[in-house]
Amino acid sequence: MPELPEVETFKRYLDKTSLNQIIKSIKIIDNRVLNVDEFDLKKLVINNKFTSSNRHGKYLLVNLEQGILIMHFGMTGDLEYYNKRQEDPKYSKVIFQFSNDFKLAYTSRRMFGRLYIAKSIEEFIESKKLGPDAFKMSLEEFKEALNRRTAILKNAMLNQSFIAGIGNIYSDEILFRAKLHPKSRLDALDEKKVKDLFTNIKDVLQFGIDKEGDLSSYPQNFLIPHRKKEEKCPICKNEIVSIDLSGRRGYYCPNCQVE
DNA sequence: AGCGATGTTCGCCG
DNA sequence: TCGGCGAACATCGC
Repeated sequence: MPELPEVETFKRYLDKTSLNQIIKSIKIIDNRVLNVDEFDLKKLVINNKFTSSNRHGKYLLVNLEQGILIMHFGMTGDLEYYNKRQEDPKYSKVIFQFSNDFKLAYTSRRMFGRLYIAKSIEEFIESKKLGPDAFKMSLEEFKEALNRRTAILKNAMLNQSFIAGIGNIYSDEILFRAKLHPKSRLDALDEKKVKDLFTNIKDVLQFGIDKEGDLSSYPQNFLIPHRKKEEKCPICKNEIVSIDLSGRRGYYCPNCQVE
């Protein structure tokens, strides 16, 4: 499920369930999700603890005494904490077993998730060239990220080097609420629109976090329940249309969101 | 049965 | 260098 609100939900879940317990063992079910040497991963994790975590964009960075374990979830990743007597969840790829008889499973159905390790947050962010976190950034950081960029809005929002954390679904919602056309150019935004876009980014992500990333029960006045063919705009009742940009499909209201 | 999907990366081209 | 585009990755649910 993971865009920023979902990953924030995973972070809180991990913090609540899995911190400060000795990790007895780690079971690697499919090493295709590892972007790290298996031996290095085991060395970092076994007989150590998760001490705290951070989130940057769609990445969850878990601190251990000797380094950081980074989880990325691709399109279908999840975390599940459960008693060892229970069956391992479907699509489990890596399982951490704690000394208290509980386990934490990192799952990935489509195999797009990856695990990394790094020495510091800064090093990792630099290696991935990530922009500021979309939820934590200040207006000044946002303006800085905008600086001299010319890309069209939808592509920019999906570009993690611009700002980190927004994906296809939330970018549609943000542009809908800001009444901006997905193909409008960044450099065409005046001061007021920049500020308005910033506010909408924060509001949409905050709402998503409050919803714990559950997209299934959004109010009808959001675009999210209408991201499909033959839906009507909740504001003007015009037909919602789709647009393909760089391999992603976005949805918008051609009446409310003008170029 | 085929199509599309909440992501990232890379190569090509302007 | 930047930015748009499309393919590739892999799998399953509708």
